[in-house]
Amino acid sequence: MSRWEPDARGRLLRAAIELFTERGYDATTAAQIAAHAGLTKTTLFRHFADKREILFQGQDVLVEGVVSGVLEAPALSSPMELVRAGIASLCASHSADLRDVARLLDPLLATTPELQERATFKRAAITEALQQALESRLGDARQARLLADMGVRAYYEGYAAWISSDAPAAFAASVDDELTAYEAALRELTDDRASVHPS
Amino acid sequence: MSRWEPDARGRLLRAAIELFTERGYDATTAAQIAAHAGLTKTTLFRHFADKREILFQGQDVLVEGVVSGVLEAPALSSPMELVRAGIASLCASHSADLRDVARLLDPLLATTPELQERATFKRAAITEALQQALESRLGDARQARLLADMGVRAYYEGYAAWISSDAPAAFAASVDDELTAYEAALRELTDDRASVHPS
DNA sequence: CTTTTGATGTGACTCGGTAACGTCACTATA
DNA sequence: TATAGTGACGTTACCGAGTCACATCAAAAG
Repeated sequence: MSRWEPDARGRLLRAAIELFTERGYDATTAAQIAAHAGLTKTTLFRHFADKREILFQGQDVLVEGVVSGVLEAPALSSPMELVRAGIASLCASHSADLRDVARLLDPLLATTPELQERATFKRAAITEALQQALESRLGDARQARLLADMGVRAYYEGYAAWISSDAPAAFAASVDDELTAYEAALRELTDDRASVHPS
Repeated sequence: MSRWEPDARGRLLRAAIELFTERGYDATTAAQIAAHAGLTKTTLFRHFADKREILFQGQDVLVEGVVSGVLEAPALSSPMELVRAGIASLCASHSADLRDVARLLDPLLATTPELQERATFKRAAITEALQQALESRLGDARQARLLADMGVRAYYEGYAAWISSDAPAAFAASVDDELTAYEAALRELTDDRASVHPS
């Protein structure tokens, strides 16, 4: 038996979710989270750069995932196939308990601007990584940017739909459906570009 | 003569830029900024919700600007014309000294992650506002989202190009050029969708 | 058996941000 | 003109996030 309980980061995450849900983010101090996980404030900040980061641990994996997905796609892939490869790899980068954790996490993020800001920043990091990977394969920076925005949007909305749905279909499938819908919207956009719209 | 020097917010902004540039963001305390503007820390936080917000004051105007631009566009506007109207109105919402301030501000943002996070959040707020305005005119949420991303990208890159260029052309023109380029990229994207690309 | 390692604890500190309370020129109204 | 607000500001005290130097002690390494 080791000197300390294992998985300090995981314990801190669970403690944070529990206390934030009970008392709210602002009303919960870092010391309380640490104590609830059987640790001290100093140790908490040795594991996480700041209080918010407890809830966003492991996002680096997602950035790596999306990039490798694009870079390792078949040589003769169309732009859309590259996006699909990146987003599929992104979905596959999540841990198995994603759904359980996310259903606890999402309500928290909705209540606290401070957490939304961090979530937005993480999303931007993924978008930026996807954009660069796509650009390296496509050569065109603007196309890469448009596709990156589209891919990440599909990912986040497929994610949201998957979390809130009662029937737990496959995560990747939910995202891929969304991606298909966006592809169609994109096509309509350029087809319709000469026509006018009612207000 | 009034009791206090006027334009406390402006003085705080100038003080913050000056001190951040000299010593760096982290090495500058809120009290130092306040003192440099002839005020106290408490008064600083009466004007701004937090330290970062000193540099991002007045962004609410931009959100209102982009929304009104879309909503007040002619009744028979195409999707792209709606985006153009929104982005043009966004550009027009800036104060006249934008260029001078931005050239001091941009290097600061580049050095401090904390500030980039706030900048990203502000950008997301503009994107969200544009998306909702577009959706209310277009009816299609996905098209609105794709167009909002595209418009905001063009805006930020036109902005960056305008700031860094020596010949100060019109801001709105720089952004509009970028928008045109994105429109072309979008069209190529759907035209090319059946073709393959070299890796 | 001795040394080293590394995750943790302790205590003290700085700084961001809040809140209660006081000050005083300006303004409005009687 | 007297008097009662009003509002921007200062003073003081406080809490919590985050940092740092230093100590601890089981386990691994030698």
